[in-house]
Amino acid sequence: MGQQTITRATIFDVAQRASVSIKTVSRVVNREPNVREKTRAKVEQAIAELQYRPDSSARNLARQKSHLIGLVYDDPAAYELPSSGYIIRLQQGALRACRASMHELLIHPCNFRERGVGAALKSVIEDARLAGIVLAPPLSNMMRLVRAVQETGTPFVRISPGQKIRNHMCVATNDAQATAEIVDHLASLGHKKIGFVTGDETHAAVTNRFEGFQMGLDRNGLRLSAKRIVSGNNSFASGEQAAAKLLALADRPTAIVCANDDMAAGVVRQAKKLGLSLPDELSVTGFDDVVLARQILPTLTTVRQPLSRMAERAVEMLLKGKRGSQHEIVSAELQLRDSTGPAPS
Amino acid sequence: MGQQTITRATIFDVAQRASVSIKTVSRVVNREPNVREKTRAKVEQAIAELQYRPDSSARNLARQKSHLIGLVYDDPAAYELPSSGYIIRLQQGALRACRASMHELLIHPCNFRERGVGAALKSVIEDARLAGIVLAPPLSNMMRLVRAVQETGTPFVRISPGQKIRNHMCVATNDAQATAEIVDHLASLGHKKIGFVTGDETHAAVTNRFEGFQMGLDRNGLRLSAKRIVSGNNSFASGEQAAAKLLALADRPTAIVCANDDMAAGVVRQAKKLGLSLPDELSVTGFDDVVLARQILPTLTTVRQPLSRMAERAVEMLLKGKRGSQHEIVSAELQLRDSTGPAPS
DNA sequence: AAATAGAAAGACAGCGCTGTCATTTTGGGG
DNA sequence: CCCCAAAATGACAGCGCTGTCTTTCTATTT
Repeated sequence: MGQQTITRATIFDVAQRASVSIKTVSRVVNREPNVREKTRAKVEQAIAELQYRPDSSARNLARQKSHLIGLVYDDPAAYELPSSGYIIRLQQGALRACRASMHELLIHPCNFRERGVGAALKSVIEDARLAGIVLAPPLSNMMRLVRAVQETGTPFVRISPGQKIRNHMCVATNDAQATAEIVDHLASLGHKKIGFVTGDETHAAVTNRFEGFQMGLDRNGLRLSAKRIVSGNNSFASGEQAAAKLLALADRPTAIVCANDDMAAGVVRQAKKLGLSLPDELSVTGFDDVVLARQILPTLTTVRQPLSRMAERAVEMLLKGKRGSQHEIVSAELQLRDSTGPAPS
Repeated sequence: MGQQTITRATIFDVAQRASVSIKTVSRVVNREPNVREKTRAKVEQAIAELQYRPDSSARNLARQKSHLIGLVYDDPAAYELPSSGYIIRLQQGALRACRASMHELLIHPCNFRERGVGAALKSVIEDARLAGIVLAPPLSNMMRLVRAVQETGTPFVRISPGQKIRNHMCVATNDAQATAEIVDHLASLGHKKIGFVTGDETHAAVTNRFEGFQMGLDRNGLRLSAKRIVSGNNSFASGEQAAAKLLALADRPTAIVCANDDMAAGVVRQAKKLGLSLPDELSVTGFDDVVLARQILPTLTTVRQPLSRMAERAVEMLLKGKRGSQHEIVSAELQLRDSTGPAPS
C-alpha cells in the first residue's frame, strides 16, 4: 500500500491473479471479442489491482510494428526559422490524433537538399518499425522522398496543398473553395464590385484561387468583370501596382481579393497611399495567413491552411487503416480580421 | 540483386552467413570488446551483404529500455501560439543530439494546468520505456512534475534557466555572465557611463542580471554609479519611466542596459520621444530576445537563451549516463543588433 | 612441452507480449 | 438427457535481440 513494487506487473501476473490464461488477459486488454462479461470483469479488476499496463516494447516486437507515428517535414534548421509556427501547428494536430489512439509521435525533420535523405528516412522507418508516416509539404510533393517511403511498405499519407490525387492516401485543402468563401463573406457585407489580383500562373494552388473567386461570384449572383481582374506575380510590389490600376478605375471596386497575402499587403499600402481609409472605403483580403498578415494595419482578413486539422486527419487515416486509395479535403479556415468591412454605401 | 527480399535479415541470418554465433554478431554490432579483428571483418561483411540493421523493437525488449528520448514541455495549445519558436529551438537541439547517438525524439507537450498530468506523464515514460527525459521550462521548475518523473526512475535532466542546483542533472544558462558580456560589448564600444534598469525583484533570473551588470562594470574598470541604477518592474511602461529619469540626469549615460526586452523597448520609445537618435546618441540593450526585439527600430541588441544548445547538452548528458548529480552551464548568445553603437564622443 | 591466465566465441534462457491452433464450455434442439 | 455447433478459453511457439555463464582458443611462462 503506498509504496510501489519496483518491478512492474506483467501480463503473466495479471493472468495468475485473475486465474485465467495470459491469452485471455491479452484479449481483454486489446478489446478482442469472445470474452465472457464475467471473465472480463475479473481480469479488469486484477489489472486495476496490479496497476498493470502493457509494455509497448514487448507488444511492438510481437506485433512487428511500433506504436509510433512519424511526422516528416522539411528541416527548419536548413533555412531560416520563421517556419516554426507552421511546424508546431502540424505537430499539434498530429499529437491530438496520436493521443486519442494511444500512439506516440516521432518527429523527423529532414533536409531534402542533402544526399541520401531517402535512404536515411527508410532506415528510421524500418528500424523503428513505425506504424505510419505523415509527410508534410513541401516534402510531400517530392516524389523522390515519397517513393522512398513507399518502398518501406509502411502506410503513409501525404499532406498536399496542391491536391494531386494518386493511388494512395492524402489529405489536402481546397484553395478554390476557401476563396469562394471569402467572396461569400464579402458579399454578405454588401460588396458587389469585387476586384481580384491573380498570382503567379505557374503555381497551381494560386490559379485555383482564381477559379474559387469566380465560383464565389457566381453563387452570390455577382458578375465577373474583366477589367476588375488584374494580374500580379505574388510579390508585394505587384500588389501595389495592381491596386494602382484597380483604384484608378472609373467604377472602382469596393473590395479587392488577392491570391496571396504579400500582394494583399501591397494593395493595402497603395490604398493608404491614395488616402483611402480601410476598411471603410475599401476591403482587402489575402491568402495564406503569413505573419505579415497580422502585422500590417489594418490586420488582414485572410485564409490559413488548416494544418493542424490536416495533420490530425492524416494520422487518423493512418490508424483507421482502410487500405487503398483515399483522399480527403479539409476546408480552410477563414481568418476574419480588420481589413474587411461593410461596403461603403 | 536489385529486388529486396521482403523480410529483413535478422541477427540469426548474419550469424549463419558469417559462420559465427549470434552473440558474436551482437558484439560486433554493439561494439563490444573481445572480438578478433578478423572475426569482426567477417561479420561486418555479412552485415553489409545482407543489409542487416538491428530491429529496435527486439532490442528494446531485451534491453528493457527504448531508444527514445522524451522532450517534455509546456503545451502551446494551452495558451496562445507565439511560443512556437521557443519549442522548435528546443526540438532542434534535442534532435541534433539524438541523431548523433542513434536515438529518436518523442515530443510530449503537456498542460500542467490539467489534473493528472503527472500520472499521464509517468504512464508515457514507463509504457514506452523512454531512455531519458528532458524537461523544459517552465515545466522544469514545477516540482510536482519533476517528482513524477523522478518516480519513474528514468534518468532525466532539467533545463532550468533559474539555475537551481539540486542533486540531479540539470543544464542552465548564466544570466549574470551574459549581462556581464553585454557590458563588455558596450565597454568595447567606448561607453563609460552605463545605466541599468532593474527588473522585478522577485524574479530570481532577473536579479541575477544586475549582479552580472556589476561584474561587467568591475572587470572593465568602470565605476558603478548609484544614480544610474533605476528600478523597473519588467513592463514596457516602467522602461519608459526609467528612461525618463536616466536621460534627465545632468551627466546622462551613453548606454542603458535593461534587465529585459520589454523595458528596453520602453527605453527606446522614450529616448526617441526625447528626440535622441539611436544608437548614435544612446545605446540600449535588452534581455530575452522576444519577438518584439526584432520588430522595433532600431532592432534591439539583446541576449537569447541558448535553448538549442541546452537541449542538445541535456540529451547528451542523458546518454553519457554518468550517474549522479551534474549540472552544466551553457553560456547565452549575445545578439548584436542595431540598438548599440560607439559611444558618442 | 606442459601449465595457465586471459581473450574470444558460443549456448541458451529469457524479455513480455501476440498469433495460431487446440481444447473446453455453453446453450439449444432433437 | 445427449449431441453438436459456436463461443470461450487455454497452450505454446515465436518475435529478434541481449545478458549471463560456459567452453574453447591463444599466447605466454616455466
